Amino acid sequence: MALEHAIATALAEQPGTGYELARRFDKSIGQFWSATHQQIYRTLARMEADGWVTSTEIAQHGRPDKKVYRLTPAGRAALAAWVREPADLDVPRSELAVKLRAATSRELPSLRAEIARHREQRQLRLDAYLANEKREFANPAELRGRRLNQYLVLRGGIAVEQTLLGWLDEVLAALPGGARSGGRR
Amino acid sequence: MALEHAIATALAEQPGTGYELARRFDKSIGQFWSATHQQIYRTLARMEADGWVTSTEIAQHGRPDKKVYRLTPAGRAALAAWVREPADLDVPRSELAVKLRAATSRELPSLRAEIARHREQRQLRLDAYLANEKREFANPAELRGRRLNQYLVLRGGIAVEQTLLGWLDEVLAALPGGARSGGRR
DNA sequence: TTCCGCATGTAACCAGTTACATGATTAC
DNA sequence: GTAATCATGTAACTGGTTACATGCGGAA
Repeated sequence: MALEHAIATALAEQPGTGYELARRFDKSIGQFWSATHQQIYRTLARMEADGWVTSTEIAQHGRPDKKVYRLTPAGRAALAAWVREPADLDVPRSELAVKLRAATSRELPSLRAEIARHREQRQLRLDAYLANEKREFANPAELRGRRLNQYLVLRGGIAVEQTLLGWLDEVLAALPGGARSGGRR
Repeated sequence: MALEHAIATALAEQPGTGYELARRFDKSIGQFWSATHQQIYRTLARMEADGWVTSTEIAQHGRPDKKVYRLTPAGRAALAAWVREPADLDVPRSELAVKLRAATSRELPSLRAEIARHREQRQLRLDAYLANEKREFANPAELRGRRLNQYLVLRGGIAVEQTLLGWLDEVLAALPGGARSGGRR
């Protein structure tokens, strides 16, 4: 119950096409909410029917026409009203944690490899966030308004990734089969 | 695509009824995967049709009959095969982060209150995890096998909750309107 | 010539949520 | 009497995923 709000948030920051929103979701917004392009097109159509957004069709040479979506005052008001509502604590979902809990000694070797792979991917993600922080928010003490909020969300993403990296290291160190803990079974 | 695996994991640790599984999901397993009782009953029926579990009906006096589900060897094998498959990095979803990003100065007061509420709830959750750690895993260095895995998952939950608490504090400190930063608009 | 990026969508399916229904026992 | 706990389920709906479809321009 929040994809339309996530899209409205993105459009409040800047108008854009469905395609372009999908890419924004892959990057910055995807840090805390994700959506595929199909979902986004479907939701944009509903939002337009509800009067939250309007679209302007723009013809292009060589490329398909595109529709630029803009948040309407009604959409902005609906977004503000939603922000004022309480939010549930989000349910954490970790497939890797389920696998860890389900693993017996026979699955441990492949699980170790998978954990190492997750570690790499999280490191990449963290590096991207840190680069972003450096590039976009050089002077955090002076941030205000929307920019400050964006920065704080990014800080959350960084903190969580760092924690998860640390946890993955702890798991690799504690599970048998690492380094020099020999002895099969 | 993993609820049946989460249920199988729970049943591998110990057989149980649908009702009882729902409560386990609310507690320990809910730390990284959640499900309502309707979802669980529905999925158990499918798992039984697929031969992953068997059920024994137990008549009770005064209370409705209950069905105790047990993982079959086939279910156990399917679970092990699934553990060996790679897992996607899970998509983080944070409604609160979307709200923070969407908030303008007009919504800040209610958002601050909401963040404080989340802080409290996370603190409660962390306290519960820490109590659990103390009670169930007094001697972590000696853990092996399934118990070690359970412990490591719990450690992950603790680390994430601590990080999020720290983040919420950072947000409250950075947003205007806190303590002594007066001056409206 | 093959792949990637731009740009939009339909259709079918699967998973998750919410509401409703039943009914006895036990504790307050 | 009122609410909570035990125990199972149906039905309708909403949201998310996967597969398929189209087609041009530019780069390798």
